[in-house]
Amino acid sequence: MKIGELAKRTGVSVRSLRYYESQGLISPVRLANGYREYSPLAAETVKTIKLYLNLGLTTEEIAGFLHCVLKNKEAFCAEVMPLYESKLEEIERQLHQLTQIKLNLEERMASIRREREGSGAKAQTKAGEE
Amino acid sequence: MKIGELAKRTGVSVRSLRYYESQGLISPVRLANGYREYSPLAAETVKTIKLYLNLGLTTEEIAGFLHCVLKNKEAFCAEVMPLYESKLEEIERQLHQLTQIKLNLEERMASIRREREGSGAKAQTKAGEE
DNA sequence: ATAGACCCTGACACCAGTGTCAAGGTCAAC
DNA sequence: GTTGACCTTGACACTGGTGTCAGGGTCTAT
Repeated sequence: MKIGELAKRTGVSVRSLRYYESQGLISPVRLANGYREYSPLAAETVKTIKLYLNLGLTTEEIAGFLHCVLKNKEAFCAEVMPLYESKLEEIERQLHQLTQIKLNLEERMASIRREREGSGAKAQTKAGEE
Repeated sequence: MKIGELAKRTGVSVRSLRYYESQGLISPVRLANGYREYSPLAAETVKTIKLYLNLGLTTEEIAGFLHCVLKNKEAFCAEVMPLYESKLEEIERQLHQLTQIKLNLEERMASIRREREGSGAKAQTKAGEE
């Protein structure tokens, strides 16, 4: 199957398929005319790539274990678990940071509302002071 | 005061101060030799900018109301509240997305652990399936 | 007058995946 | 033999604040 066909089947753009290839994630054979020819299994591969991208992994990280998980159960691939762990930590750091921002935002919004109701009585809360 | 001095006082890099200027946030006067000359009040302004950046606002958004909040109480500036509201929504969207990713990650990690303990008995959970 | 600290502008790099355009080759059908 | 759909590579844009370098000007103190 050619690249347009694969794009249609997987819902991934032609541009992205070529990008995945440049990152070493897929390796279609080339026809005599230079066209990429994908095996029918490629659709599964692409869906797997999408899955890992959705987990927040980068193409580079995926490249490190994709070969293994395509042939084995994921649990068999030793590279995966440490990657998941560090990714989880990263996500948690981001969650913490976002939550902090959210709290500060809400505090400032509440402060403004108080000030408006109180007819400008209280002093301005000048900072969230991280 | 010149830019290096302001950088020292505020903890913001010279590079960033120039960037803020290019975004219309600060407007130092220029000396005959082309050097930027900042008023003593500039340090306060820069700290205010930092504050809003830490709330997740962009320089462009800050530019829209900075002038007002430097002269008035924040509650007086009508532009601020809607901005906070939409920013809060954005943050909440991101929180939701990150939380979803986190759950998927944890589920996959748990699945791998089960598989390893169970000596490869159960089938591979092939996807988080968004 | 020269060293050294400070200032200037302009530009590239980063993250990382995707959109999009240009300029051109291939192929099937009419 | 020409149209039109599909393929190729290469390149720039985007997000957005910051680091960093190049190449050069200014000022102060010795």
